[in-house]
Amino acid sequence: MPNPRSTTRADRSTGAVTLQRVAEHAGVSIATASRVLHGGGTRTVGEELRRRVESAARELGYVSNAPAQALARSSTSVIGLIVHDVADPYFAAIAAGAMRAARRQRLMIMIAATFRDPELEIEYVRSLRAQRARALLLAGSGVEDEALTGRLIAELTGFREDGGRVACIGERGVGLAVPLDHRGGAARAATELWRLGHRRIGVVAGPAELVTVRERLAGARQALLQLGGELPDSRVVFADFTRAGGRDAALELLAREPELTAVLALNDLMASGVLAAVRDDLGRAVPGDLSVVGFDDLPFAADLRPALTTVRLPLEEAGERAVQLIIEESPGERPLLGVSLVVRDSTGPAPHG
Amino acid sequence: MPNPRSTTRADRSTGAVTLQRVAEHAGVSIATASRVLHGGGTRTVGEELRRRVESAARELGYVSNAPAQALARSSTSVIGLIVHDVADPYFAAIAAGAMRAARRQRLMIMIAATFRDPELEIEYVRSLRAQRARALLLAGSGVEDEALTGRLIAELTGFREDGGRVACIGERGVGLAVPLDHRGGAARAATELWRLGHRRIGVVAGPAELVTVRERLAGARQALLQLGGELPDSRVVFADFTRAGGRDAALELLAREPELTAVLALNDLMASGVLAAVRDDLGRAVPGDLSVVGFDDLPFAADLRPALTTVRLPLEEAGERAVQLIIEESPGERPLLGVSLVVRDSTGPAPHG
DNA sequence: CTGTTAGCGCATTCAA
DNA sequence: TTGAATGCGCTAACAG
Repeated sequence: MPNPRSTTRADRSTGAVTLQRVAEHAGVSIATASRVLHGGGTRTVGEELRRRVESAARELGYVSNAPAQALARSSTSVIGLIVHDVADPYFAAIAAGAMRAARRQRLMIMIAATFRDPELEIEYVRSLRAQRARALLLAGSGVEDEALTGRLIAELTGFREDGGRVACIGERGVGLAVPLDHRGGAARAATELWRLGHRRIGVVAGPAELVTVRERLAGARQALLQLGGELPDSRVVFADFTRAGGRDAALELLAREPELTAVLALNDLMASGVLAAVRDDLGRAVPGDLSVVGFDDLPFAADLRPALTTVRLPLEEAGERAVQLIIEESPGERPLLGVSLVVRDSTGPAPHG
Repeated sequence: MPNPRSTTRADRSTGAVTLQRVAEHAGVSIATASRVLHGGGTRTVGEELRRRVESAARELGYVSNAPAQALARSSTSVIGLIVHDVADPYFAAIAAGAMRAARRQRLMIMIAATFRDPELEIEYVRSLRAQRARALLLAGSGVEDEALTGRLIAELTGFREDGGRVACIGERGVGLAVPLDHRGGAARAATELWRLGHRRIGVVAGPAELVTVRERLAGARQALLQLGGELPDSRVVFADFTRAGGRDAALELLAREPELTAVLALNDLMASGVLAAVRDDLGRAVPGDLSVVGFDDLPFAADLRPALTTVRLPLEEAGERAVQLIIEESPGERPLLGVSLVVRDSTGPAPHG
């Protein structure tokens, strides 16, 4: 016997509750049972039989078998979501938006966390392909590495050729994109600082290989250049996209360029580290001595002291938008999600001198 | 023809790449192909054939079909994780721990967010049963509602009878439990306040129906009683487990009992709201006029001003522990995960008066 | 409106 | 070691 479950007919009474058993119990064919239990809206089954099937299912405690359905229909109702780290509020926000939208479509979300390892990302795309996910959502930024990116794209392309859909938060050169205006946001931040009189501005940046970091940096630099200022490499320090990274980077930056009057941190996590470094390690006042701007507008930004001025990114919306894109027949128009600058208390006029 | 994919034999060259096709390409039987591609460690296939199958798979770009495997083996490699809200750092931490552990076992995690709706929670347990998840992890607190809890337990029991495993963060009366010492933590917090001289202590609590809230409240009350103090109902205000909830509750509590010298918030989110209310709305100093203690020790707690004194809960560890429990053959010993009080700047001696 | 039936892709038993 | 054959639970023609 291939399967211990199906030894004799008598044995079946103990086995799992299948559609087959429900059908028998209701005295109908398995096709009819399938139609009432799984058939989409089109109710093509008589009232009487429908009732019988439904109560049989209830009595037996029938639970449908998604893998079997997937095999038969060759399509599932799961969406794969790949993030760097669920504990990072940035990704948590995207995930929350995605799950909200998924629920409306009765889709389930399978999350994979790469912990920032591009190899793992590729591996997960493969797993999700194996799961026959209906679509894949890449939430994180890509890296600037041809080989890695190439392998990822190949995997993604294979997935699409098999009928899967792909959406990315930010541009990744494959699938539908939910663009986030990193450049514009950084430009806004830099411009605001300039407007406040700051002329010597530094940047605390995340990992240099992340496309997101490059974009934000480019946006800030370009804005400053246009305004007649500058952003030399000496005023940029790269570190981890974390609180500790921000703290270390701020210390290094300010040691190297003590005359800076403002610092733009490329995400809020780093900004909180910058604030801590300036206040606790350097004993300088924000925004009195130094203005600080963050990026993302994560929930805790308003609770920092001073409350953080930061670039707001519509992360939840992006997550929702991504799954909408994925399930839509025709993607249609998809306006750029707007970024905005949220001015709070960590920025002020440049000190004269 | 039942399926458009399998019209003629010639047509198959266009169809999906299946094990069958890999086998043909390699000139072996499908059984052999299965053994080399999916067979666990036990390599019972000759070197030559193994090599042929592997290269055939690579050339054809074979990706295994998890639903088909699931059907054939009647077992999957997915774990369902049910949380209230992924964007809540409390759950994000648990999820991160769970994903870390899952990765070690090459298991995938399917996350469902209930948005605090018990009905939805039941619905998701059912979906995850349908997915034939190998195990279920309930991360959130249960509610004190017999009917709802009964239905949930019934669903969970059915799952277990079908061979699924269940683990809960906190006690929920079913499956393996990863106990979190809410009572002990609250007692620690209350005791510390008492030690600092506080005698009139209030509590800003989350939703009264949550078991977690009841436990924490009970722990605080019991500790105070033992110390010779008290915690009358008039000094407890219930609200949402959010920043806004904390703010509103603090305002109400302090209006009602103006002579309080300390407030225990039952989670950090609420504590941040309390801090904001006391500082911005009431213009009182923390900890000068009023001490504030939080609960959970979420990442942002140290960045609040004043830095929040709070009860640390090992959330990531709990998430890891839960999936370990689930995959282990024999659960073995599982020591209570320790809670501790992290004393920072939001607590100080009670003002005399 | 209902039943019959042929697969979906794979694991596994049994024989060879 | 290897292959042939069977069934996992369900869907979707197709026939009636």
